[in-house]
Amino acid sequence: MTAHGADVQGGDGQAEAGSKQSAIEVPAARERARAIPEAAVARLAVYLRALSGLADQNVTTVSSDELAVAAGVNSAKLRKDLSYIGSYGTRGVGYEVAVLIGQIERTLGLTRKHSVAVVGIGNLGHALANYGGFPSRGFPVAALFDLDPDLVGVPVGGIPVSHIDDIVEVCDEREVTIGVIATPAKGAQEVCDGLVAGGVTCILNFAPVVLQVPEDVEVRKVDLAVEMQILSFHVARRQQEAATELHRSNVDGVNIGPPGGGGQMPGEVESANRMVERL
Amino acid sequence: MTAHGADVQGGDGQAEAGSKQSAIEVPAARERARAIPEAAVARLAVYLRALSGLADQNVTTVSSDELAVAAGVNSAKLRKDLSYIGSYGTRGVGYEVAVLIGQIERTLGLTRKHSVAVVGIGNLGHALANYGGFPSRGFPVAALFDLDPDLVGVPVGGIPVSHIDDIVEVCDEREVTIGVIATPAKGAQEVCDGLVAGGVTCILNFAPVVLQVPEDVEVRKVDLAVEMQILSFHVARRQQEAATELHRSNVDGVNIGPPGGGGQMPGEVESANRMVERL
DNA sequence: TCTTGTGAATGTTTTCACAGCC
DNA sequence: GGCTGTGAAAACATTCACAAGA
Repeated sequence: MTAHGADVQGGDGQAEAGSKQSAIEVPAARERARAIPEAAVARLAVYLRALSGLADQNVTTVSSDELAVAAGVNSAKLRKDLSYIGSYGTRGVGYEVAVLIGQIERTLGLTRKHSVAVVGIGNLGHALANYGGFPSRGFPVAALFDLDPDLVGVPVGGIPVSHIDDIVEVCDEREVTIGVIATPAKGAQEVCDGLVAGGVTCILNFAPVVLQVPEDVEVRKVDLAVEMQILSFHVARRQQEAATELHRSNVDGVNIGPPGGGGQMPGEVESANRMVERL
Repeated sequence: MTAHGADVQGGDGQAEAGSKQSAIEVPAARERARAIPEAAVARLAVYLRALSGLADQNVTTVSSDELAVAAGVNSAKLRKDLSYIGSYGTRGVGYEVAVLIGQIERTLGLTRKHSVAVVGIGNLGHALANYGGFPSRGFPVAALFDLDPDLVGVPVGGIPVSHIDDIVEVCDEREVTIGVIATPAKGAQEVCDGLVAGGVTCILNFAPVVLQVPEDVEVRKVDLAVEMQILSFHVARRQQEAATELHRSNVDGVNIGPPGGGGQMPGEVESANRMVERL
């Protein structure tokens, strides 16, 4: 989740909360925004996409049940999430798609453009710079940066690449709000510092490092290796469960054992360490 | 994760939990694995990376405080997370780096190889297929798929691209455990079905759709648009807070407003938008 | 009758704080 | 003295279940 986020959450994985509560009574307006749980924010974005899909099909009204199915959550959760942003439904009927889209966009701050800078124009950077869904939703790519002089000036996805040494001034000039770090781990912290110096307050980090930032800068992290390892964990868990199940069956005297060679655990710590060496 | 898993993102962001508890008494072995919270699993992967870094610098021992700093979490959380996998520290001293690496790898199932298939060899697919940190950590890329006949047979990152029509048999043959979907939203569900039919039980989905899968298949989602929108939300929240702060100052009669052009806070939404304009 | 919106209940995760051990 | 491991408390998130309103 995320550095902050991230989850993160989530998520989620991600979603490290961690903001301090002011001692005084919270004013209503501030309270409203602060009160939306991080996890709910992430889902609002998902609902928004589902709603856009419905709007494209000229659906004008949707019930919490229908929308919940489209978004892959249960309807109680969906209603609770929507309740954080206000009461825009009609009892007995459902929600007006257009209204809900408008309100979610407002809540997520999508009524304003957020200029994006992508740093590190390697494979991933290219992919991001060319990513269509990016600018289409109010996130215009305003700058690209790389270290490689051969790349500087070359347009990628329509924007010429700038040299990373100019990151502070270019970000400042073009009013970049969101920086996307797609560099190797090595240079990521330095890049991050440059972005922050250039006035960027939100960072999406694809580099496998924990970034150090001032507390008013928001970082979200997307980490391939972590995602893969989480999946790996679930494979392992399932296997272990199956093995336990099997074992119990055997103990119970009911032999449903494997026809061919058994699912064995390979040898312990050494193999693990060898793997690390390689990375 | 979020996911999940979540979530990170959170967490997650991600990290939808949702597994049912079996009614019977849990056998110890099964219990051990099930008992690790999803959020903790994601962090274990982060600790592992930090530990690998330490190992590379020939550090042999680390305290929970040091490791926590390296991983960007607080030390109580780290100790709690480690306690889920067992007691491998020494009071008054800390943890042996090598031991911890071994235990985390074992827990995450990294002592076994997990063959990966990447589907959709566009910009992102290319990036993934070439991603070095991928195979290096026990996740060899075993297959690539695309729809485009011009791409079929072309090697990308050393592996020739197969046609997507062959996805079921190729996945089966090469014993793919993890499928990575890097296609447009359009074909993603179909691809997913193919992977599942080919015996894949873990999916990392980059396509902006909610995938429908049997309950024994684990899906994690990485969603650019959602991440960007979460960041956007935080920009909006900060601005709103700043506006509220300013408003309160004015109401309190303490004028700390901007020197040029009044820092006024006229009614609600409009003013918020104007302010947004300025930032 | 149908569906929203929401308190209350439940479940999960984080944080605290300190006993136990080196 | 220092640091781990962990119960217990607090914070956070999800689910239930139903009153209120169209």
